[in-house]
Amino acid sequence: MAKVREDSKKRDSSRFTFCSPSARGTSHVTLRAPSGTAPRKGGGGRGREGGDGRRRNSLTQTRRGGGRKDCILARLVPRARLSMTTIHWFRKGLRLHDNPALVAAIDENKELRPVFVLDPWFVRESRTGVNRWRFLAQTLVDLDTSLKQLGSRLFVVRGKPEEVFPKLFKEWNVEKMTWEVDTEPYARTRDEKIEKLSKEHGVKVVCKVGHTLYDTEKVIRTNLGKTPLTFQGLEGVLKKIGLPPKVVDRPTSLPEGCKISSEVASDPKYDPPTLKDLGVVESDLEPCLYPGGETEALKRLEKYMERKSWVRSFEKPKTIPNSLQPSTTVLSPYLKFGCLSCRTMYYRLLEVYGSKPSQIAQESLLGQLTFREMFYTVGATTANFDQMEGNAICRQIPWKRDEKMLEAWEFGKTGFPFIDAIMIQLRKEGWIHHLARHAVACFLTRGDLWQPWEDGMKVFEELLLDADWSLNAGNWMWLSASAFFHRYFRVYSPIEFGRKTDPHGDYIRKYIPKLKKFPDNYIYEPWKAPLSVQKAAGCIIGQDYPRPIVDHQKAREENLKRMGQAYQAGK
DNA sequence: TTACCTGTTGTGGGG
DNA sequence: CCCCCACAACAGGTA
Repeated sequence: MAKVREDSKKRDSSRFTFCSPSARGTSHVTLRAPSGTAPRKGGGGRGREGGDGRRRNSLTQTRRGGGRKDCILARLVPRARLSMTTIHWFRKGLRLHDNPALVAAIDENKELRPVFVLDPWFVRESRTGVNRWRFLAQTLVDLDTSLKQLGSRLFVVRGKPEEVFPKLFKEWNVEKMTWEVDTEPYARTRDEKIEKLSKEHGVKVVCKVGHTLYDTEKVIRTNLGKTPLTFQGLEGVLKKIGLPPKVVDRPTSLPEGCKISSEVASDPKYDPPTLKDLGVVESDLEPCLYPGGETEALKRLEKYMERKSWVRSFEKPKTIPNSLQPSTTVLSPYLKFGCLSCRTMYYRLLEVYGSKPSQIAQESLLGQLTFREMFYTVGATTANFDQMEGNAICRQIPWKRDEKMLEAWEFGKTGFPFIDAIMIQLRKEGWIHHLARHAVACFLTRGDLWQPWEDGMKVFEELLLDADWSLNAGNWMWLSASAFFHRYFRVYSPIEFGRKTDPHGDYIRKYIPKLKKFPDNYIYEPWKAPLSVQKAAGCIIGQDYPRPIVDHQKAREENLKRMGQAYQAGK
């Protein structure tokens, strides 16, 4: 049976672990355009017919300023040159299933051109590590393949969106453009610019909500303009709204008018980027555990949904952070890029549960989706959400930035094997369990190192495959007891927390082979091992593996005091 | 005003 | 495996 909430309490929902891109910082890769990929000037290449005379006139009018002469001229121009195009702009939402904006772009009288823009901003300003670049590259290839099966393709273009699109509007004779709503700050500014440019070019824009279960603006309106800051608060609002919109069918074929010529379909200038194009040095990559793409996402979803009793009894807090194989679904990277629709997952879960959402516990997989929704909703309506300063919901805490502390944490050199193993797994594999994120986030901030949560967030942003801006910032505030969560005296022990679920330290031995030979009773605190034991293990602490960067008990106590003071000051 | 309840996921000890 | 408690005590909502 589905895990039903105890008693009459109505709770349900969830979120997927932490992260997404934001401003500042440096990327570790540079973008190189493949040779010969500069956008072709002038409208060549489109020999197909389409559209009707009336449409042509109105478009020509709008675009050229509406002069009467233009109308007459338009009638004289051969039809073929004036066939209309619709652009669907892929950003997130890198999928064909449940993609309302893509479906809105399908019009039998217009050629469909699905576009992905390799925006130099993302390359330079977003903190995207090699694992996530690889995931994106794989995702784009998968998307292109799926589109080709429909008689279309993915058009990957390089450049700033505000420079790319005006060129494409002219070159492709674009009449309409669709995209999925993105609530992140950079995306909003970008999309406003493109919407304005579209108007100037007479291009109609259609935006659809698809990355979140609900329209975040509608959620806020329903809550009378207030941003829900608790799970229960959000749940109450969602209950008023009802179920999220039904999933939209995946297009299984395209009308003839939407298809592109084989010449265009095989033009290499629009091909998805290779890893080299993205500046990724292949030798820097570890084996790929979570391949990107919609195909993989749906396969993974089904693999887990088949395990019905597992799904029904799933309780996030009871899953294991340090198992050798993931104890949760690892669907988060697919949700982040929109390879998997959260609504598809939502309704698939309801099928498996066989009960109403209100009967499903908040620790369930469905609950994780509601937490995701909460962070998206709050992130969409809170100024400076990804920083402490100027962030109205974030407690002001006098963190003390120390580069050495941050670096030790970031590269798994704190001397606490449990913490270091997690950070090493993160760097290598791009994914760590949600509770492992808790342990290292608490350790970096209020627990031990007293470093600003923003610094930790940026590291996650680079290294996580599922780095999702709203979730990352929200969870870092949560774990640092800066917002959402306030019981700061609950501190994860960097020693005991891991020991509960992995008493032999197999996880540590896997990711820190140097410590492999330590006996079980010292594996979580090897500095306590007598020198003879260290020698026997072939690993001298302070030489082959770092001494603990802080005394956990002392640091914890001191930080508790500081938290108390910060909370007092905030009143 | 005060008391109480609830809030996804602490630790360490005990039964 | 489960639950309970003390630890020392947060915010925000409700009665």
